[in-house]
Amino acid sequence: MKTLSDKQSRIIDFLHRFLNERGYPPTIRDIQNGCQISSTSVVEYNLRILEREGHIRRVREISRGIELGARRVVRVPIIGHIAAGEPIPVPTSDSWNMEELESLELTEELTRGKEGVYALKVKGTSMIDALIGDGDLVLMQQVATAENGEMVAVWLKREREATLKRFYLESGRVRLQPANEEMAPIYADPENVAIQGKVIGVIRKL
Amino acid sequence: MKTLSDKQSRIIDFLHRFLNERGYPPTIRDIQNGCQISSTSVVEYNLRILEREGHIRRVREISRGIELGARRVVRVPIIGHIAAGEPIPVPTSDSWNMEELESLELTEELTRGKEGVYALKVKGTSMIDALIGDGDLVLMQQVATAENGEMVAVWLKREREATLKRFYLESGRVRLQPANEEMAPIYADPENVAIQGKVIGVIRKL
DNA sequence: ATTGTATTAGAACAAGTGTTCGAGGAGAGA
DNA sequence: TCTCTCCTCGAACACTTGTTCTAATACAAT
Repeated sequence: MKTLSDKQSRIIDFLHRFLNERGYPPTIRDIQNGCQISSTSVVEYNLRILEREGHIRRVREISRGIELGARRVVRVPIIGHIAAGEPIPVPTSDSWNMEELESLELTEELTRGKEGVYALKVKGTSMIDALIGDGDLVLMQQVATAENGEMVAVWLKREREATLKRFYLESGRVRLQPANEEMAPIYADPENVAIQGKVIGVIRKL
Repeated sequence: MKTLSDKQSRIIDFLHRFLNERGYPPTIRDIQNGCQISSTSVVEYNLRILEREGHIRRVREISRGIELGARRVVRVPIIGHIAAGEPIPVPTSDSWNMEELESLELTEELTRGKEGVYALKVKGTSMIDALIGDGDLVLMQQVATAENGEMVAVWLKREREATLKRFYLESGRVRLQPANEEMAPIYADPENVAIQGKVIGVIRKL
């Protein structure tokens, strides 16, 4: 990738600022004014280069048809809370009905493009062994089964307990390993373990 | 806020999808086709209502001049890592020079519009008492001083130790309280405490 | 029936906007 | 000097797009 000319990095910079401030991309003439460029064709010329070099993507013939990078924003519903003695909420078809529901806006940097992502708010300190505290938000992905080593939300039927642990299926039993490695694992009967979702992230706002 | 008509929620929905998929807002005619609406003036009519009700913001006379909600995306630089025995990196003027630096794209939902936000990657398990594990990302805000009760990154000069704790200035001494309330606080001489930044969030990707 | 409000239809205008083109300048290398 | 490439200039064209206007329909309240 060649090094950007002064004018080109000014354009990229302006693109970021404009998009951030206004919510929609600039026109060629916006760029012209914003970057003190003398002619629209000079802008066009440089945009062509920036596109060739992969810095931006353009949709031709369309006003403001400029994108830069993947700035996808995803709306994730907070479908409930997770606490020691309560069952873990599982997404149902109507819990995706955002409009009313509390929700979280995240970049795909965090959801990593996964489908069926939702969030749970942690109540209480019962998940401390997973390095998760009161008020933290747990990012979950809807899954049917889990791979060994993945962090999952499990419901222990017999104990009527909800917890977040790393999941390992060993010969005939399930090992649930706390994230805090200094703590001892729990062993459980596979029948007793209901996997409610995969944990793909934790967010703590202070 | 009145309840949205069917057509209106279809429009809001379409707006979200279009913006998410293409990176720029739709034209009125895009909306017309996308929502099976018969005339541009019907779209105009409903957009006017949506604007009045505060669901969207429009910039008149400008193509694709539609914004919905604050979907501001912020680029946060990861300026270094934080580990037990190492000094905590502090942002310098040139560490904001994103282009080369590793960085994180977040919504303002997480930075909450704060200025001077940066991130540090945690190495090792020394911050476990703050419920922060290896590989976690700590969102920091550049500050000169801290209020009582805020979570701060401190450098204990004498002990040559970096840690994240809640900060309390008590008569003549500083109390540093681990986030995990079961653990005992540390008391330190104010002279020995260098506040490197305020912790505004934690992000864990799994 | 009458009035009024909310909504829709279709068309047309004017400004916004991407694109193109020919001509020209600046600098590097032969 | 000649030539080549990279870059600039200004204007013009044609399509895109926001806006507006008039007429028409639906439906409830008076």
